[in-house]
Amino acid sequence: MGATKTNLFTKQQNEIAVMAKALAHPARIAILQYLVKKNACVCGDLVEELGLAQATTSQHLKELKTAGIIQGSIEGASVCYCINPIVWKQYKELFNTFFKDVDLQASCC
Amino acid sequence: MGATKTNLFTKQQNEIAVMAKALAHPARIAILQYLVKKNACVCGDLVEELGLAQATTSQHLKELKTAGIIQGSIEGASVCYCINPIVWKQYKELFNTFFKDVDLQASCC
DNA sequence: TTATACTATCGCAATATTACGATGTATTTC
DNA sequence: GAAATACATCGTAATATTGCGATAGTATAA
Repeated sequence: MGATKTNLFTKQQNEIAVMAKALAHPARIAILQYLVKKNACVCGDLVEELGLAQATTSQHLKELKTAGIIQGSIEGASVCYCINPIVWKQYKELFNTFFKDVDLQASCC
Repeated sequence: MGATKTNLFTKQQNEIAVMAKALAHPARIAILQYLVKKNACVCGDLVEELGLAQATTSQHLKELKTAGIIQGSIEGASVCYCINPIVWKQYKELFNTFFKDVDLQASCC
C-alpha cells in the first residue's frame, strides 16, 4: 500500500487534488508568484531567485510544467518560462467553484 | 535531505503550500465536499461514504482537523464533523488572492 | 457488568516527495 | 575546435504520505 486509491473518487475530486498537489510546495508557489509578478517570459534567473540547488529548481519547474500551469521555451542557451494563462484560469475557476459560497455562517459543533 | 526547506520562503508562501497540501488528496476533497453538501454536523457515516478503511479515514480527518478547516465534537458514542467556516473563508480568500487577475491574456512563450 | 458500536492511535509496509551532486546535452563564445 | 554557460536528467539518500490491520479508549445498550 501507500499509493493513493484514485479509483474510489470522482474525476473532479482527483482533478482538484492533483491541482492542489502542484501548489503544495512553497518553492512552486514562489515560482508562480515570481512569474505572475513579472508577467512575462522569465529566462534564467529562477535558480538564484529561489535559493535551492539548480537540480531541485529544475525538478519543481518540471512538475509545474507537467501540471500544465507553466510553459517553457528554449531561447538560445537558456530556457524561458511563463504562466500558461488558460490553465491558470482553469485552476482559478476550479478552486473558486470548490470554495463557492455555501451558506457557512454557522458552525454546528 | 528530503525535508522541505521552509526557511527559504516567505510566511505566505509556506502558508499557501500548507493549505494546498491539506487539499492534495481526493479523499480529503471528498470529505470536504460531503460536509459542505450536508452543511451540518455529520456523525458516523463518513467511513462508508469514502470506501477507505476506518483507520485511513480517521487519519484524513485528523489532517483536515490539524489544518483547521474542519472541526469535530464528541456526540455520544460517535464524533460529529463540520466545516470550520472561519478557516474555510480564510482558505477561500488566500486562494482568491493568489489567483487574482493579473493581466494574463497573453502567454509569451 | 457485559456486550456492542464508534473512533483514535500504533505499528508496519508500500509508495511518493524533496533535495542535491554528478553527469549529459545543447548553445554560445573565444 | 575548446571552454564556458544554461538546463535537464540520473542516481541516491532522507523524509513524508498513504493505507490498513490490530488494538485501545469511550459511550451506549442489554
